[in-house]
Amino acid sequence: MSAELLENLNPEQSDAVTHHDGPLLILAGPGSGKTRVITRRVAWLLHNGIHPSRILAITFTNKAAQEMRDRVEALVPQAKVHISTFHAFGARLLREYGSHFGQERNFTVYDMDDREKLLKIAIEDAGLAPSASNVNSFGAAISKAKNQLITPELFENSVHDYFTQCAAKVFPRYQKRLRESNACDFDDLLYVPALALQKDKDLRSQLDNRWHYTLVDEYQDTNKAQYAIARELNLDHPNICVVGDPDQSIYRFRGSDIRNILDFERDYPAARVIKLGENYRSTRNILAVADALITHNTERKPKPLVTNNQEGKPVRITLHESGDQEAESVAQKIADAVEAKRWFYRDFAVFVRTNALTRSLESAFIQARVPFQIVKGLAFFERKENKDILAYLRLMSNPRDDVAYLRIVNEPARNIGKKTLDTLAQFATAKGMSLLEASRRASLVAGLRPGAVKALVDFSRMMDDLRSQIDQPPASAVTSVLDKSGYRKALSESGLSEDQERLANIEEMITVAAQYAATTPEANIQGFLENVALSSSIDGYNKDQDCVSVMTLHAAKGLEFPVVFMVAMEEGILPSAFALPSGQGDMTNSKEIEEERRLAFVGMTRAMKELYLSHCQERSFRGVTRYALPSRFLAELARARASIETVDRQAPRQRISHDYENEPDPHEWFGEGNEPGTKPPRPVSHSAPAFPGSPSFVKKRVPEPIKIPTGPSLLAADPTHTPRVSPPAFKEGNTVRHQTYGIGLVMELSGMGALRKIKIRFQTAGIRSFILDKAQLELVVKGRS
DNA sequence: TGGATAGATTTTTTT
DNA sequence: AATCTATCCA
Repeated sequence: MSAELLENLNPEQSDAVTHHDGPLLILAGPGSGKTRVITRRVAWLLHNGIHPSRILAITFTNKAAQEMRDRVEALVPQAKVHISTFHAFGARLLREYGSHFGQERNFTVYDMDDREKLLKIAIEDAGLAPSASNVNSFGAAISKAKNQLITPELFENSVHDYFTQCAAKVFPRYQKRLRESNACDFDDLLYVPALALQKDKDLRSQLDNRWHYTLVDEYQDTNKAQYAIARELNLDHPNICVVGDPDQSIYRFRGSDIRNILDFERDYPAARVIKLGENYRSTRNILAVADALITHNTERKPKPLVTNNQEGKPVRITLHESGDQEAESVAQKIADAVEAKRWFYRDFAVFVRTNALTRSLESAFIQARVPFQIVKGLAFFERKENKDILAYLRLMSNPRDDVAYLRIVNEPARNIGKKTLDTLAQFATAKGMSLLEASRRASLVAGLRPGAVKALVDFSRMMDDLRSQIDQPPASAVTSVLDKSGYRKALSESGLSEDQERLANIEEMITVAAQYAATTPEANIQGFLENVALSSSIDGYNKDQDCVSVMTLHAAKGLEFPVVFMVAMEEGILPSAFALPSGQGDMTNSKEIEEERRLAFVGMTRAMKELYLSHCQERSFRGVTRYALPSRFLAELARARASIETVDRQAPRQRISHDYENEPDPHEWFGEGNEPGTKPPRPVSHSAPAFPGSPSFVKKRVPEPIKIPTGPSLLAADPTHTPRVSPPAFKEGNTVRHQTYGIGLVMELSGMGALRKIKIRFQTAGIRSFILDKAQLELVVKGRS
């Protein structure tokens, strides 16, 4: 039986799987079979008589946790090992043991949105004025502090400038508001249990004794709070096995500290260290390139990448003219390869540094008819209607959740306006009540209109009624909310097709809730809410669908694909402008650059057979086009030049027109200039140096479009322009065709003149809005007028 | 109170 | 370029 567990393992992997007691550090390079080793190790422990309830396995994402659960289950059926993310584990500790330190069991997990709302209130509590930027920076400072287990008191002691002084005022007030709302933000899920474990010795030893074997994956990405939790649970039974790769540490911005893995041997002197060096994933060429890159990191123990794999194709570096062409080229290449039956769509992945870069890829794929999925946060739960319904569920499960209350108290409209709520909030704060509790006693609040009192009391009665059904399954709870809140009524009566769609989305959520209940033993509303709150972007990734995957480099961690494209390898993008000396980062710039380099390394080492890196001459961002310099990382690959081929896909240079700046090409703003030879020539020599020079963008010298009178007669009188038919007057309800997104329905028109906007719901691409003058739209069917 | 419009804002990455 | 937000008006 146990021989099966050691099948297809090399000696090091086998050692790691069968290591018995004591701390174990597994340094696992990319593609070295790390996941296989962890799952086999869990199975091996079970086979050696360790009770499943004694084993705790921590992964980085829910997806990884689910995969590991499935794999362990396949090896050892019925094994009930606790496998979860750090955050889910923290939430579980809080629910089970929170009463030891005053945390209620039914707390709500606040997402970024909720956090922001509560933070605004806390900033006001501190006598400051919330603004978009300070909410952000206070939020970041507080989050950073909690990740490092810095309490408000400690924070206060380290105040060193005006900003931290203000943050020190906001921090305790924010925590107080969280506790009053019986809520935890993401950071609290680690911070609160970590502090509790450090403070409460009895609790600590009780929990240490509960899990005798701990496994932590992606250990290089743990922050101080996560480190502390792992540490405190492994003092009496130090059978802790951590797996990671310092070269793949990419979450510094979230407080992760690479020292946790580098210092493991210091923290656990008895530690055994096993290195999994052989790479089974990538070709020799891909590894040569990845190795050439990562060697440039200085704060690193040298670690060669070795493989017995074939040499494979050279890694290709392509220079394109523009971001759009780059995207088109990627789409075309994929379409061709699938056409030639060399690969399936699902074999391809495109990695980007920032989510914004997915836009041009999206339209290129649509035009090339290449099926794709953008692996992003679950947009489904971000929809307003779904967030509203979730807020009802939250208020049902936690009546003190003021953020949820504020979200839905007037949704659907109940004539409860801002003034009423301000008065109510004042009362609630003074009495130390939740808003829902205060609503119940609205008649005691001075200064409320009788109508307002009634509306508030009615709302609180409705919520009390819903709360009495807190034990029903999540799916039927959604239905109850829909009916009792009047939400369904409001949507179905509105007559807008948009609202029908909303209703359909909520129906979809009933399905999601039912699915959750079907796969979870002790399903309840609270668990459903937690599941939603802690779901991550990669959880939406579906590897069974035959389509190209587009995702950020961060989301790519832990995955592998036969063919990988990494686009926009440009200074300011990868490495990000934030990591550059001129950027906004702190003084530790080289640390930031090193992390960007690791990010590039993670991307490259996802590739099994083919790797394509590209950058372009110019890139449009937020409506401005600039020259882009090739990423310094491309230059750093020089050592592996034998494994690289470079391609220049720019159009042949045009002759320089002496005064093109004063004679802008009319095609520029009529959007017809796609035929070769009609583009204005670009300045050649005095612009971008060929390879990394100054790490900043050079502004492109694009002729400023001259304002042209838009009257038809004037246009016709101008001999350089063909008369232009005035754009069709679109109306709401029209069916239109967009050049990229295809057929859609006009939902809304707004604004005037050049800025007139149109909002369209597409059959496939969802709802989007455009500037009417710029979008290329064609009327297909006139709707009813 | 909501709707429309003009004006400001985008700050990498995410549990 | 597109989206979010503050402000004005019906």
